[in-house]
Amino acid sequence: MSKYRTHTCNELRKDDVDKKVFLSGWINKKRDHGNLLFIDLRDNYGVTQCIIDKDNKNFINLEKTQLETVVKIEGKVVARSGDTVNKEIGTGEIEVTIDSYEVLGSCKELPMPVFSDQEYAEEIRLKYRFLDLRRKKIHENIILRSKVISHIRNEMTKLGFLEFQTPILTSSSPEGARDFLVPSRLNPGKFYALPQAPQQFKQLIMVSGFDRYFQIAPCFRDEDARADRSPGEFYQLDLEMSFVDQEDIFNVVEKLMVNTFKTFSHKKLLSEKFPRITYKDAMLKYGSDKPDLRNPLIINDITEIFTREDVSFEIFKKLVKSGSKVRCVITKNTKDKPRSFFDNIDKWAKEQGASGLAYFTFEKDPELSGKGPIGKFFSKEALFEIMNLTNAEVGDSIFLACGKQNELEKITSQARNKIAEDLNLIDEDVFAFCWIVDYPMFEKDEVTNKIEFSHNPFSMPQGDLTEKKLENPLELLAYQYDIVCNGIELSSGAIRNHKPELMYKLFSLAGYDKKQVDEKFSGMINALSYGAPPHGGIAPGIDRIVMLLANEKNIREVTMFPMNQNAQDLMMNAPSEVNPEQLKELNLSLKNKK
RNA sequence: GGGGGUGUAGCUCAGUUGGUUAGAGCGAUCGCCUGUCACGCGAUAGGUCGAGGGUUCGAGUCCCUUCACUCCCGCCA
Repeated sequence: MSKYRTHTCNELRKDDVDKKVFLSGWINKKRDHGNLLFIDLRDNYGVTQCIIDKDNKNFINLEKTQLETVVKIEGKVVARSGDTVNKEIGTGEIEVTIDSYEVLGSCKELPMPVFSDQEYAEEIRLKYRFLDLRRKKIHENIILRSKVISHIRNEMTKLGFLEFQTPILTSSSPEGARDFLVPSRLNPGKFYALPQAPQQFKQLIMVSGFDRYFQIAPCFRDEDARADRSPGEFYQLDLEMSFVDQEDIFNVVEKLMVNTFKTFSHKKLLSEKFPRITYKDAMLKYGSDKPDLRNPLIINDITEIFTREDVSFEIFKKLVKSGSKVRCVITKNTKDKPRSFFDNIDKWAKEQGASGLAYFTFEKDPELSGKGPIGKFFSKEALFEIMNLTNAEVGDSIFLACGKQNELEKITSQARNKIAEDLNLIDEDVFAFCWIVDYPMFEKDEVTNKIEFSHNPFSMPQGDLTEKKLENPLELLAYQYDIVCNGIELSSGAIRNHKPELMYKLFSLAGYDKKQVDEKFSGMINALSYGAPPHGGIAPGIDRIVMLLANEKNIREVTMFPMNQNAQDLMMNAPSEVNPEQLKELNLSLKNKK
């Protein structure tokens, strides 16, 4: 028996009445009636009401003890009378009458209350994270995270995957995000980089013949934060398999995701077989490669309408002539929505930096007509053709935007979300997964006009790669895929290119010569030359999975010790200055601060 | 790097058109209270209104600058 407790604070029930017990925990809440004192004692497992009255010599001192003091209580379990039972807590049918107590850890005046469902400023929560983490919601989130990770480990092991660790100090790679660098003492002037992902290592594990690998892998990227993106570091379920094609990966991961989400959430899955959407389709229909499929709205291209004689909306017609496109979102049965609904969306679009969203409603009274600011510019026949192209019906409304393709994708994608939100079209009780497939291998940088890898340079291109096909690199698709859930990118993966000759060719298209490839990817390219199996993998983001399961909008709610938006740890004071000796050892000197 | 929001007591917030000595709840301290579970009642302490500058007879409130936090854009193979 523990010297501190016979039971946890969520253990005692009616059957335990009359037992002498020790409980240890934090004073969650006191209710002081002057001659009678209730204490809610809290630990990781729950809360037990303890009670003491003025006849006990300890009463006076206990009455004055601060909340969040850690105490050991010795007492007896008694049943509560019917009207004093608390159904909210597991131990609500009993209470513990206190005989004596001992302070195990005293507590200063609290900078933030632990017992409260109030929202606190992020700054104080992060500075006193150890207090914040005592609070119910986030405490449970962190426990959920632990359970999800254990579950995934078990499942992966059952599926025959082996868990390996890969180096944290590694080399900087030229593609991808900004690296975190670590100076090398033994190699003056040289730097390690923290891995953005164990990408090359996991491929080397396959080349080493281990067949199936996984790891709950820390990844480090020095990029700016978002609500769903921690600055600095995050975790991936990194996995890789040999002798597989795309289908084999999809099978394994789809099962794992369905299993995990069913185990840890009561929300429905929109589809257990994840729909597959090509990158091209996604960009057209949703304006994004991470569409929220809970949102029923779909984007249509109706550029051709603006080449018709019987359409007189000259602004758009002129733009279309000079190469712009027109895309639209249809909202069902919105003819009776107030003018303010439409104008708000137009105003919102202007705030997003677009030139606004034109709109009108399809009406029939008795002739088909467009009602709204620009409705009059379309003939009956043109309206009919739009309805044809977009599956719109009388009573529906249409929001239109005109511009260059990438501007259009951006604004229509945002508009799709905004309108669905305004019309309350999103079912919050659903997880909608999909695969995004057939990513292009390369894309053109708009500023430099250079051809660059659009995703991962190690991905296998699709199809027979004759010299002719390589002449049009922008047409090349890759065996590259993402999992998206509720509009959040959960993972990306690929079948890898395991053929060094092909690798050199692809890198040369992106402007790297053989020598550069040999230098930058020496480990990889060398290994692929000594008998590499076909292989592929994926890396679902652990933090985002837990965020979805915990129903949180912010990744810090499922991260134990997160940094703030400026990548500072307010509790540990990181990053911090170092002393001159340390710098000297590392052969570093600092420029004078401005 | 850019745009939006926020910043008032230890914590969460209110503060009207610029007008007397800046308020409330929780927490703290003190007192009363034997069945509460957000216990109740009374009192006390607690303020560089983020900082600096300006306009004004007068600024928490208006203007400028700046800082912090946050959301978004850029960025994130």
